[in-house]
Amino acid sequence: MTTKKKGAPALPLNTILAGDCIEAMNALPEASVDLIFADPPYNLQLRGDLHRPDNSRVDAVDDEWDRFSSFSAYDDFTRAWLKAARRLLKPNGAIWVIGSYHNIFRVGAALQDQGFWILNDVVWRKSNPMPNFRGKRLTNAHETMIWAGKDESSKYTFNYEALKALNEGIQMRSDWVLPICTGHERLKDESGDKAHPTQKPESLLHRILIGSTNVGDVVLDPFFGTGTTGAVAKMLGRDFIGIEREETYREVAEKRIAMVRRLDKEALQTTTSKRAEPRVPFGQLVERGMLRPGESLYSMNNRHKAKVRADGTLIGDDVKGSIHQVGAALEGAPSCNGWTYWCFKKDGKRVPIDLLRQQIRAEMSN
Amino acid sequence: MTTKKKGAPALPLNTILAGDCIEAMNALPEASVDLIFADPPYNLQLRGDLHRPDNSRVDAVDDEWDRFSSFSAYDDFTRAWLKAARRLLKPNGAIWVIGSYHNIFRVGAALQDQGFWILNDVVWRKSNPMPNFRGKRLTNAHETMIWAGKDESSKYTFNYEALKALNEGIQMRSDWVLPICTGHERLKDESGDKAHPTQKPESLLHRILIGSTNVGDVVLDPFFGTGTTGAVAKMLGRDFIGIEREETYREVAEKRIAMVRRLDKEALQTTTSKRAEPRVPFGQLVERGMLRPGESLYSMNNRHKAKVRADGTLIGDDVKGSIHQVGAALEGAPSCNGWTYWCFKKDGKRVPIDLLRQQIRAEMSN
DNA sequence: ACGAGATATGAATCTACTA
DNA sequence: GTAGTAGATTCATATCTCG
Repeated sequence: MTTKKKGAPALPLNTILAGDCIEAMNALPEASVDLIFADPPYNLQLRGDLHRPDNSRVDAVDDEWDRFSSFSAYDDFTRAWLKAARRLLKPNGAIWVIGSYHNIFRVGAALQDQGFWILNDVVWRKSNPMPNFRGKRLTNAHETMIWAGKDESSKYTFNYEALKALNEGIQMRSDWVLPICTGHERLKDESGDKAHPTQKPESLLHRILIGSTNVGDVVLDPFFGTGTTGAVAKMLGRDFIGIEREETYREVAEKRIAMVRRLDKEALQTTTSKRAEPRVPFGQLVERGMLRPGESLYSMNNRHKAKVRADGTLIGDDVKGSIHQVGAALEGAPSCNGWTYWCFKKDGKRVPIDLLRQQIRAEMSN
Repeated sequence: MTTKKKGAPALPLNTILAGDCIEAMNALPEASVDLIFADPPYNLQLRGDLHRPDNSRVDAVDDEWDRFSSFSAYDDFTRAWLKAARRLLKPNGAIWVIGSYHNIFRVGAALQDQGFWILNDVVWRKSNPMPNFRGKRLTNAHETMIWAGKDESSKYTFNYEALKALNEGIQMRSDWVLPICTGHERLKDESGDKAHPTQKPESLLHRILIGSTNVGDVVLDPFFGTGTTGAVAKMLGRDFIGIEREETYREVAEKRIAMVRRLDKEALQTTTSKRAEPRVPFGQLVERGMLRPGESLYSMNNRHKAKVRADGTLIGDDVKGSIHQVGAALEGAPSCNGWTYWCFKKDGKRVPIDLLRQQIRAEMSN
């Protein structure tokens, strides 16, 4: 399915593009994607994957030189695909990259050097990692993800309330405990072997997409593999674009995603924040007669009092101004949310004025 | 105390050197140190003030030593001190560096570029991190440590069995859950303010030194601060060399370390024992009358409660099983260390049941 | 003395909109 | 661009205060 968005060139939405991810990305229109999720290769032996600049062959390479040249080649590759990825992002777009200690430090430094602004590094703590059989190191029980905005000023998407709800009402932390991909979720080929060596669990993508995209957003994955990103995106009502070089992976991914059903509207609804709700000027409460000019408001802690004026400002002892300004001044605080700070009296009881705002908002949504 | 080791130039063991760490390191003899632990400035780049929702101001890390003009300046600094550090390491030496997403990717890339060989990246998962007050990102709940050998062929020290014993007989993972440094452990100045903005917990250094040094090893810390590395090294019978620019930090560290007592031979042996600590079934606490059947246990976070049954299992709301199973079920976690999760009440105070196990173990070793 | 409740604080790249 | 202002936002733990 290819969809045309207002005025912009066509985006190959919900398809898997074949070929090299850098070329494929450069063929897409710039500033057209909301989120990029990338699980790049990190095996330094796969030089063919790395677009290594054609170094002259030196026979007697010692280990250190060889190591340096492979890091250097990996850096070239990383910077090339990150540059192409950044071009595709909308100004308020963001990127997630996952990796291990073999490559993540190089990826992180490259992100910073290219102007991406790191928002968090997130640790995927595997609940069932492979043990270190030889007992020579610690069990490698986690992978690292970097979440970064396109630049410092990007107004990135962050569904704080939805993630908080996912975490039983407590703010989501930067360490996520999730099992690795096994059992029925792990895709197999005809001979029963795993179809892809590093298939990521859907739970990981679920949390990423819930937290940093909205329904209808476009999510691009330049190292699509067997399509976990696409499967979760489709389920969650996001559009995806996948890029994958290997035909076998593309085939597995196509079949997999075809089986996925988009959740219905109700299931897709997530907890929203107060910030997303329409603004209500305090003056409207006066205009509508919900509060009378001259009426007294009382502070939450009952220590202060102020009078409502006809223009929607307050006047207290030696202070006048907005509900927020007067609250802050009386408390000697740098700021104050007047809506939750002030109460009015109703039948002798103190009621937060925020209740009146909620009434107005309820009427607006009808 | 300055000690001369066989034939090598004198090392200023168990002292704190003043001045810039690069100069100080270059003045020391090469290949003389077993382990380096470094907690360099993080280059936080903080801007305005931050207030908690209750309007109190967050005491930010705004010290002069954490200000760099650019990533490039920070990289120059990092590469310079890493180069000096690497020169000091014995061929089989290793280094630990701790950082956050602000700097750790640059540190990791520099380590790799200079020929260090990364062994693990270790995540310190803070059990009590500072929340994200504005709800704009994930709680920054961890820091990252990189453990690397001097080079690929280094026969680094790794006390596999000791760490396994510390972890209740299970292979130690790359993610460590430890609380931040607070309470009595947190050093204060005369006016009662924290003596250092970023003091690390001793538990962190304890695990590092147990795992990657032996008794009598030399541990160098080029960013000594208030001397956590020195205090733990002394306690564990390792020699330390500290380097610190700020005189006030040096003074605090001197006093602190003077108060530390080296563990006696026996205690040292236990801590680094080759075999795991003897296993103590929870039921033994009941059999011995240390806990009564019917007695209530309380979770560490005080959110859950369960009753002890005569057979050494617990029963909570709709769950029964071992202390570990019930803890995991109540927390919705894949696993749970019941020994550290559950508390009993003693004289009204909540005491971890692990204390009872320690009592039994102490008796067993007599 | 003891318990309940209040207060304090931690390596933090922590807003969004209008004029 | 900048300045001003509305208004949204916290978890675990240690210590202190007061009855």
